[in-house]
Amino acid sequence: MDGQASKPRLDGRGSRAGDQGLDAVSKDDEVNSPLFNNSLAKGLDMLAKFRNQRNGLSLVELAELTGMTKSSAQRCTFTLESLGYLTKDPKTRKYKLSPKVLEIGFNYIGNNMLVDFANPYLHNLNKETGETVNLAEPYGSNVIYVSRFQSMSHIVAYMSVGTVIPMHCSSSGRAIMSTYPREQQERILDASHLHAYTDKTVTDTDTILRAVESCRTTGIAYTIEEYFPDDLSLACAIIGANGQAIGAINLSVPSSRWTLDDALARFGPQIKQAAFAVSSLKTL
Amino acid sequence: MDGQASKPRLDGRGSRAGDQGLDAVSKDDEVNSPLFNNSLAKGLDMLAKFRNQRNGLSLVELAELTGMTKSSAQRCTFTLESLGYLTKDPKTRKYKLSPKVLEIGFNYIGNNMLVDFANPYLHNLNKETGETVNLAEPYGSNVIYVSRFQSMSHIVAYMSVGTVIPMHCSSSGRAIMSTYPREQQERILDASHLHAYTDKTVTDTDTILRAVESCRTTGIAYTIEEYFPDDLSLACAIIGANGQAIGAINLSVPSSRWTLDDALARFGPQIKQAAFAVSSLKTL
DNA sequence: CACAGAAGTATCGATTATCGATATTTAAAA
DNA sequence: TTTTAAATATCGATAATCGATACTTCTGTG
Repeated sequence: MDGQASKPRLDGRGSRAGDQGLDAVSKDDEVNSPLFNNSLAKGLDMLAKFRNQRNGLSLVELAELTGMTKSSAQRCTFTLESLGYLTKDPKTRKYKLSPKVLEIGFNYIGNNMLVDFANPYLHNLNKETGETVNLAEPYGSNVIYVSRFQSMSHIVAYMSVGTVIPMHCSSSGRAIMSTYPREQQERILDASHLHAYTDKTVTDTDTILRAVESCRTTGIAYTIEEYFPDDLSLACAIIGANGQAIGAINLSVPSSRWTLDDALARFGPQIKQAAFAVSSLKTL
Repeated sequence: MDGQASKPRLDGRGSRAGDQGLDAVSKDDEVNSPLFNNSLAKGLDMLAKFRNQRNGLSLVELAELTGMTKSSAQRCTFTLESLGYLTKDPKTRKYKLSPKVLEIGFNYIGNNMLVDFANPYLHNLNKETGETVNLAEPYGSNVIYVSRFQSMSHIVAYMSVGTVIPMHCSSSGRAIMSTYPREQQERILDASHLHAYTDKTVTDTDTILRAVESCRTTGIAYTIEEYFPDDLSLACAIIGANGQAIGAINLSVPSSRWTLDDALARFGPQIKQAAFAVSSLKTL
């Protein structure tokens, strides 16, 4: 008959922009399935809208951000506050996330075999080198940090587990990409915004692909001040059962104190050794 | 007319057990409000059910855990998977949390002024002492860790930001409680399970209250192997605008290597100094 | 290898819970 | 105080969620 999915869908959900280049595949069919629960999607979307909103969000702001009607937003905030995921400042009536959201997030880490298995190796690497060591997992066209052991002397950035960074400008991301087939590497870069976070960020696709390719032979990927200033980062992929990366270990030093060659010579073998050890966990 | 809220409510939501003694206040009226969105609550409840479920959960298991019908659970998993919060193992068809939940959870930390402000002081304390330092916030009758700087030499437990520990058996919790009026202290202990996590856990209400009281005078609360084995922990409250704690800083050392008195003498003043400095952030 | 049983998936009409509009109240700004 | 905007409460319509059930796929057992 009509055959067209031309339903107006003015209910706000559906665009889901700002997803940072994740889900490259269109999921429009899924949201139109009779199984898809819109109310749930709206509530989660609302929670996600609190990213970088230090001062909290008012009801109308939330309605605008999510594209809901004020009524819908009202029901959403009421429910989320009842459940303890949001708190409302009684004076300003602005909503903020409550610690309860952390608990949900933490369940991911608490259930994560890779984190469990890798932690002793990360700790050891941190102890031997005295430098900051991270464990990251692939997350769409980004990496997400799931474990972290900081250097005591110099800290380049106060960044928490859960932080998301694009693959293309992170050493871990490049190390992970290096285990993917070329076509997938290109798809990742296409889905990325290739934003220049610093004046050293490489945004040229070919240059990035060459860097990734070189990691294939050396085993170590690196970035120099491409995301955090004064940060020189080396990474090595953790290989899963299918031969592709399930994560990466990276080590960061201040670029003001280290040259790339010195850092590679000093830390490269140790990072590789740790990543190799963790790669033996083939439970994927 | 009938006036009775005697609706059967067999849809599963409503008990919300396992909430670890949080929300002591009954919220039954809220869930019966016409504003309350049950679908949203069910979906979040499902996400919460993944706590300590390393192997993932099948559809029927989720239906049982949440008390939903299989149909409801099916719609829920479908929606959560479409949105990227769950992944389904194509082989076992069990669902697991995906890293996306982390992102929601850690927006809380990213927006947290206290974490931002405290981090340099925590880092400094970690650097000067070489020991593990944490920042915790009150969370119902528990504390939740929101920032962490680990010792490089000895790590008592691989515990991540987001971890929740009962107030009654954590040094941070006792330090926080010490700033509350007696009545509230008792309410917290009543809401707690007073479970003995180790053979040293104090489960006697009066003993705990006395420990809390002594912190009021000394400024430092402590626990010795009451939650983690081989852990001696000292904590000092961070005071907010209203005079009550908005968090606590704690420092952990192996109890096998330190006596309480030595640790208090060595670290007590430094912890207090850090907590005092952070307390100057009176934005609550 | 075939069978049985259980879990996963798809479909469907009934009805209830969600919907947007709007009225009312409260707070902030002029 | 007056004005304006945001927050909260209310309500009938109806579309989206509901549970049941049929169907399919997987798993393990004899």
